[in-house]
Amino acid sequence: MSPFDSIGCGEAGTEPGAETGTGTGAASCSACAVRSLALCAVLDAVDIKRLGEIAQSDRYEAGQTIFSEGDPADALFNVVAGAVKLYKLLPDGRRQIIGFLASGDFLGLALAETYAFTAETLTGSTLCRFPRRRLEALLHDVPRLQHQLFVVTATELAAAQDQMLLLGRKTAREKICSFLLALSHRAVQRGHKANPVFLPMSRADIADYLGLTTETVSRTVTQLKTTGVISLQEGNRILIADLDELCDLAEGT
Amino acid sequence: MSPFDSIGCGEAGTEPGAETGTGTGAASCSACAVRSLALCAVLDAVDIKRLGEIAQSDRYEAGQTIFSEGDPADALFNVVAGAVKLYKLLPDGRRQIIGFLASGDFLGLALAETYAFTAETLTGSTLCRFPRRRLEALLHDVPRLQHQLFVVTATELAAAQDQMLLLGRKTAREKICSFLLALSHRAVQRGHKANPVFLPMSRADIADYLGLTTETVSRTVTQLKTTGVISLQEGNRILIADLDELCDLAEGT
DNA sequence: CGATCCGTTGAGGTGCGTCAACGGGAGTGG
DNA sequence: CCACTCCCGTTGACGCACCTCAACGGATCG
Repeated sequence: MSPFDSIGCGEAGTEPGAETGTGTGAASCSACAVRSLALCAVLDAVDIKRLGEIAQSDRYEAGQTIFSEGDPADALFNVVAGAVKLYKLLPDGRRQIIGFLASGDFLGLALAETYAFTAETLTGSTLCRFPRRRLEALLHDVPRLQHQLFVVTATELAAAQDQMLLLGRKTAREKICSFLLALSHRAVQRGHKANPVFLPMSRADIADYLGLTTETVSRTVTQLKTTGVISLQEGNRILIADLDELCDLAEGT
Repeated sequence: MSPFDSIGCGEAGTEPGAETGTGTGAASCSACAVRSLALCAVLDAVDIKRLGEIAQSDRYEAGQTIFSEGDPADALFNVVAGAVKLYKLLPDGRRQIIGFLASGDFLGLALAETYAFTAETLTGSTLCRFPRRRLEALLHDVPRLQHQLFVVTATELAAAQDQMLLLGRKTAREKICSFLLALSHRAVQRGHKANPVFLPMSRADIADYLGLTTETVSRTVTQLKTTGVISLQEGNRILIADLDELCDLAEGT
């Protein structure tokens, strides 16, 4: 079995030359702002150079589709700057957001020949694009990279399992509280402050992530604000006023 | 970074000698019944032998706990025979089943030092047990095994994302129909017949897997039976009478 | 300054949960 | 062999958490 089977791509067609992004340019991975966060953190100078040769940096506007569910999975991406949402749709338009991504996050992993979800920017974003075939070749040569990809995937799997518990068994209030805590936790992981949590996504996006409606999200947030657990700030920020209480509310204690 | 970091295990204590299973014995992987299904399918004769040296086959009764959420993640397992459920609990006892496993399935993957969920047998089962440290050493030596583990993990991630869509956005009827279709699909993958689908789990387990209650599961199944889409058979089997209709109902068409 | 989008709030409806009862099968013990 | 218990699945009655539908205000934009 070749490493090509690892992230899909049964057939190897020509590389698409045209880009979907509004801006395009060769990437200099060595100087990358998110190098320490991303998959590439495990690479040494030589391999970083090889990565730079296959990577391409693209600029996307807010609300732009990076790829759609069912598209041929030709490339993988790293978020350099901005924010991205991933979602799946039902035939009648119901939507489930399966993840929000920020700087350093990886996306586009597909074992099949097509993407299993749609990726769309929340804000203006810069993404690093790796043609799949070339990245797979690099993976084959660099075990550490292969291993890091495994770690990232396993981490996402664990997060997905937490989200299953949330979606299947938590109440609206518990969902909102868990969501805020998770956002705060991720902010810390990225080296930001834990407390005023920034929400780059709309109420509709939050609703589709938590299996609720926008109205329920709005009402629940209002209720948390009224009871003094949180308070709303300028620029889509939420201040966690009572962390202990928020933690309790997140698990129904 | 050592491969030891890959599937967790910061500290390497002594191997626990005692087994939790009711029966115990050295494994002969070469003659393993599920070898073609399992992770081990990619190994050659030499590596299979090495695997056999670290593997141990254990017998479990129905309803026995293999490991619990929070336990030190000392080992990984392969289901040789039987069926297993994986679940997470909230403090007040609400439960979310995150997966059902059958012969050939792999379990126990943990990036942290402890398991993130509980594993419990549904029926009497035989499991192959791999001490984590030893398996990690083998992974380090055998890239194909490492790669196969990645493939398995990525496949599970995709399934988890499908389940998020189900839990967050589907109605009770859609959930039940999707569940039956998924069971049928998996049966085919394992070389069994697609149609009379065998359900080794209780209504309560199905409910906790789909984010419903036992009553709703029961009512919905009754309704599908009444409308002639399915029919119940001996021994926890369900016959899919109208596959097209079931597919339509699974996505709300 | 109209149009559009987003967030909020209210009023009312409903899908599913809760509570309760019942029947059948399996295990147990006399 | 029968009684007894326990567990599981089913069904009914009812309630509620959340959805649906609707209206409104503020922000952004052409």
